[in-house]
Amino acid sequence: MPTMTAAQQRAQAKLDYDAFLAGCPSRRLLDRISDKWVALVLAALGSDGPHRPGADGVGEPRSMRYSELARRLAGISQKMLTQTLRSLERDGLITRTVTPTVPVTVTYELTELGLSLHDLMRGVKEWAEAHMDEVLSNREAYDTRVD
Amino acid sequence: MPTMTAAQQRAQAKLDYDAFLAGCPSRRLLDRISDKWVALVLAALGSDGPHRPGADGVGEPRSMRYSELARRLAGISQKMLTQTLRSLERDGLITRTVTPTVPVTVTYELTELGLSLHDLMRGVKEWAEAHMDEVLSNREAYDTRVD
DNA sequence: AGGGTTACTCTCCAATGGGAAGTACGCACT
DNA sequence: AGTGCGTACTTCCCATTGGAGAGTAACCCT
Repeated sequence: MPTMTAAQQRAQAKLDYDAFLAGCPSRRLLDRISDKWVALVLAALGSDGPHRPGADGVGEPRSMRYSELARRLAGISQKMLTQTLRSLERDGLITRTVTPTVPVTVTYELTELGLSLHDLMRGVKEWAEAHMDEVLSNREAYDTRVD
Repeated sequence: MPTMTAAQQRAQAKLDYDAFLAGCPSRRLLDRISDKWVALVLAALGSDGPHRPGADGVGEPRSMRYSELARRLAGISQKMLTQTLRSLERDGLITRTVTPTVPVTVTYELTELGLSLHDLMRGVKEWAEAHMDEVLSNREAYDTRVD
């Protein structure tokens, strides 16, 4: 018979988990991906949005300027845009190119790695578009049920 | 010639975007999905983890108790676990079942909708596992480059 | 009556993110 | 020469968020 209370077991599980976490690659990468703005920046660079004519979200990886991204993702603060771009660059998902033009020009572009992640995210986006109505009606049902 | 400064244009773009945002289903759902704990709870309920023998992450949607989830995702606080479970229930991605046993038992299970999202997320998880080394070495290269 | 169990809820505090303003650089106009 | 404009940031301040830990309700067992 173990000499552990449930609380002690929970504390132990937490230690095990933390050790596990430190060595777990997918968890750390998941932290990167499940950032509110990462997916959005990826989507913007992966050539979707209303300004793109032609096929639905499939095309050449597009290079965009900082200001262009800021306009496209207008909800984002400049701080978070810069921060997100830096971390994506650090991880090798995008490239940052500085051109010393009249006012300096900085462009960002998906790398091959970034593009491969974007392709997956597109699947999630399509799921969202396909099932949003269902989710919304579930929400409404839940809220009125609790009345 | 427009009579707008760049700042004004940006403000205008922001208004346009906000209006767009309000009506955009995928954006709102993306906010739900790109929550640190949502993906983790989904993964836990979608029968992966070391305690599951047999096939790699593919199986019956598993029902788990609150305490079982808390143990599995030991990094999560009780507050966030409860909050995440509630929001997932509200959206119809999981079900919550209360059984009035001696100490009350509450079990959670993926719905069909939740399962379909989980299947997508598994793809992301696999991407993460496949490319984490690459990301890690990119990070290291970036950090030493800046020395 | 006191202790134990589950599934929360509440309270406090530290970290995170947004908004607005400021910075550096360089041309361009007066 | 000085003021202004434009890009691409950085800095400061403050509201919101999330974590840690204690508390709660219900019920059984000893």
